[in-house]
Amino acid sequence: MTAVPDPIPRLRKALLAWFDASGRALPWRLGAEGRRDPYRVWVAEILLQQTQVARGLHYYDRFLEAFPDVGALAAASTHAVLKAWEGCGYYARARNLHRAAGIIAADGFPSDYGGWLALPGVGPYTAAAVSSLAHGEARAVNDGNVRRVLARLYGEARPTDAWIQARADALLSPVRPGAWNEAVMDLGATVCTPKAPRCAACPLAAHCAALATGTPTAFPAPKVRAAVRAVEAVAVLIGNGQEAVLERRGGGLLGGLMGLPTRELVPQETAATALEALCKRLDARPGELLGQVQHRMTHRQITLHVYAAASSLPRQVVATAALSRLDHKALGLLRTRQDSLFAAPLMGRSSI
DNA sequence: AATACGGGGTA
DNA sequence: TACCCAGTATT
Repeated sequence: MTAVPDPIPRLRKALLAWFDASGRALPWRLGAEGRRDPYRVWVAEILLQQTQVARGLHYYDRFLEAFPDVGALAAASTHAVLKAWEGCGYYARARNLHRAAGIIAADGFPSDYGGWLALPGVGPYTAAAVSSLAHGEARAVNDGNVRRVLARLYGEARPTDAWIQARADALLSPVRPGAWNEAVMDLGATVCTPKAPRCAACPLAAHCAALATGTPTAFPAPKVRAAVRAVEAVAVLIGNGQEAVLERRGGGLLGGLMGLPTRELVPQETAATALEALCKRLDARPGELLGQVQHRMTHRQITLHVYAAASSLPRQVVATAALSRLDHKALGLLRTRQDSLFAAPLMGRSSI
């Protein structure tokens, strides 16, 4: 009886060789393999949740400059952390990061998977990533890249989370767990991409069941997503583009950020009625309609009617507030109007 | 097991 | 437009 050779060691060797030659140089990959700086890795992993690396890079350096170590992060205000996170989305990440920094500043960094998992904002993926990259622990990550790479490798169109985790655990290099995790994610991000995979350049092509079917992009099947909900709201701009009345948003949506006082229209309600109710709450006097802004989020399409208003409420400096893209658009509405007022004489002068 | 939670990139 | 991104917390 000749045993069929176990393909896993060959597969590991092929991907790790590819990673050593073609892996990405990223700023959170400083230091020895398996002994990365836990602070740098942790911040990066939170920042990269549901965020593409190219985008995360834009925030990472600025964030580490503002908060060079966990002590600096713990000592900062939540609003300062949100300001550094401004525009990046999923702001609960920033709030949880700041909360966890307080815990770490008091208790020290966790030293293993379970310790990381106990921190706010750290789930199975992040705990596996940090414990493998910073502590050399043998924990297999399961993210969007891993899901796609393994679904294709094994030709599984509808992998469950448990199915992915089981395969990831079995494949994980016990010798270089951190490098293995980085390697699978790099492969998924640069070669085994969702729409146009570069199978000719893939070190796992010879092992890939999805490639053998001829339609690798059919794996995994698209996830069903919640429908986009249309939402209508009114906001008031009391002040100008530089200083305005701002409120801290509570609740889940954009929670913790500042923004123009806003009120969502209840069903059947008109913008005028909502404006009246909003101004009554603020003890403000409603003014003219400045315009509407459309803002698309993953799960909703917001139409915001922006009105001028007057009140004696204290104004805040817009530039130092942490604002969502939606509020920047609303403030931009006023800027555009001012620009057009200035633009007329300018156009008369410049006769190119 | 579903849903909420941002904003932007890619084909 | 459709689908996705180094997911987590809550319900």
